[in-house]
Amino acid sequence: MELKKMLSEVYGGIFEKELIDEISEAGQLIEFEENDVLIDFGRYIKGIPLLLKGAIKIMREDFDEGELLLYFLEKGDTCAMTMACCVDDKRSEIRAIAENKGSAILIPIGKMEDWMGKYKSWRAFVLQSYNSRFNELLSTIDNIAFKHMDERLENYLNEKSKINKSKIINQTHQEIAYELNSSRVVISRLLKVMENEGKIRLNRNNIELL
DNA sequence: ACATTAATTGTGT
DNA sequence: ACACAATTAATGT
Repeated sequence: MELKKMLSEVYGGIFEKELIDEISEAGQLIEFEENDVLIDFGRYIKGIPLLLKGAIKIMREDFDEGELLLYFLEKGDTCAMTMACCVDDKRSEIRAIAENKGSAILIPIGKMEDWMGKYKSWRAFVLQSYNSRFNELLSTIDNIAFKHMDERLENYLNEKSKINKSKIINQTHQEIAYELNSSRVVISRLLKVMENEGKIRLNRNNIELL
């Protein structure tokens, strides 16, 4: 079966075979396109997604209608927020948007608890996942609290390029400003400075890292 | 091909 | 932050 093969490729090293079997049995494959909204604020969670392909960005809504990018998820990751939510049957505190097209497998909530007791590797995966999300969060908090916009912007560009495996970023200044919860003018100015420093090249609708 | 508009980016206060 | 200028892309005629 195609699904099991994909699962093995990404998670084969970490889950035992029986668990992979169970996942491919119970899980539901979902495909998504760039900019699809996978999870939105206030929605109940249907299941836990295991990312197979592509990347997802996790956003947080601010008090006054701003948005802020928290972190990216890549293949092999899962959303810790989701897990916390469905244990408690609470609504989502975050919004997940597909960064590029890809696929994930959706695990029903009930299974997740079953496997916690049944499979050591699953338990470890969940804990480890929590841990790495937590660390990611810490570092973005550092960024916001202690670093200035120019550094945040640079981090953002680097992450973007890593995740899309491309030196070229197709986004307007406006969109970038939105994700960093800043204003377009500020981003434009900082980008201009970076261009003068020879770090990037500015074109219309795309930025090239050098 | 040309004019008009909208969207994106640049700059000064 | 705001206002406006300059540049480029999109659309209609």
